[in-house]
Amino acid sequence: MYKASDPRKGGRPPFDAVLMFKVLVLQQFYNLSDDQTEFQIRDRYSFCRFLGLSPEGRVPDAKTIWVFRERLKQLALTDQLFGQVLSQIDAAGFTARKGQIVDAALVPVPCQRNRRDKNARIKAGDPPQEWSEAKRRQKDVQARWTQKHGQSHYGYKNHLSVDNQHKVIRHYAVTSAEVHDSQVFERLLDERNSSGDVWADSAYRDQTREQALARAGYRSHIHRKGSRKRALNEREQAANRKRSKVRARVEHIFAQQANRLIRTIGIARAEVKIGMMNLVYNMRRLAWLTG
DNA sequence: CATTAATGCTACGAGATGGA
DNA sequence: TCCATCTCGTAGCATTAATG
Repeated sequence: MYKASDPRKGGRPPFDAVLMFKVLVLQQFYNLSDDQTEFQIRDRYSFCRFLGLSPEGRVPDAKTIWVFRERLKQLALTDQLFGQVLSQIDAAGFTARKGQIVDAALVPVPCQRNRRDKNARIKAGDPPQEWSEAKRRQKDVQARWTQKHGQSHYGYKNHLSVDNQHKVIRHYAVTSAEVHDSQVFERLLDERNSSGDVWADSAYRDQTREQALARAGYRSHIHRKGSRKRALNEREQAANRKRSKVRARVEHIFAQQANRLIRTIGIARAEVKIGMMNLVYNMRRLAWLTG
């Protein structure tokens, strides 16, 4: 799937694609910048051994890593890589079971320091033309602010579904942070789960969705929300507490990897980074499951 | 020599730091 | 508190290296 050129024509041979993929895995695992990754590969024996390189030999340059990630973006290969890991997890016997949990994690990026008028124009989809080309490519015009629990967050959102048995990420979707969780719910549903149970917090609650889920054979455990007109009664509250118990067991797993700042600029690159984040999470999960 | 990818160079943004 | 300056990081073009 990753083959750019015709080897008969000659040209400088690239680093092995599998090697480069492993570099990205290391980078994500230890949360390193491109330059740090290059440095640490040279510096750490364990990295070299994992990659099958010798520290005296040639090691991919920071830019080579960047260019490789850029290639993944252009060819839209992140999803395929994620899928490959997923099918290996399935093959190891950890197929999706006992229902699924849908949730979203915020992925912060460095806050923009724009003036108010510029921000208004960016939000309207009209980024300032007076910025020089060099400046424009350093400005993220796709990240957005959002509120959660009374706090402001800036960046993107990693929407995902996890199976309840193994806590493996089965589907994910990346949007800017302002997109409401509820808007991508259907894309995340995993129809291959052996159980039709679905848990989610009250942000996803919606009358037509409940009906659609039931028609499709799912059993919804989405939290009920109270309204100003009518608070939840005793029985509904008890049901919500029961649902929370299932969701609480994934929250702390996300906590360890969520809220990790990424520094890429634009949503396309954020997608690659977040895809790798989810992929590496699944790899760790598989390692934990196999002991 | 043509071709391809690795790497060098440079511009730039954001956050940290430290002095006035 | 303000702001100059330093550090770290990304982006993209220019240049160089390695192949048939």
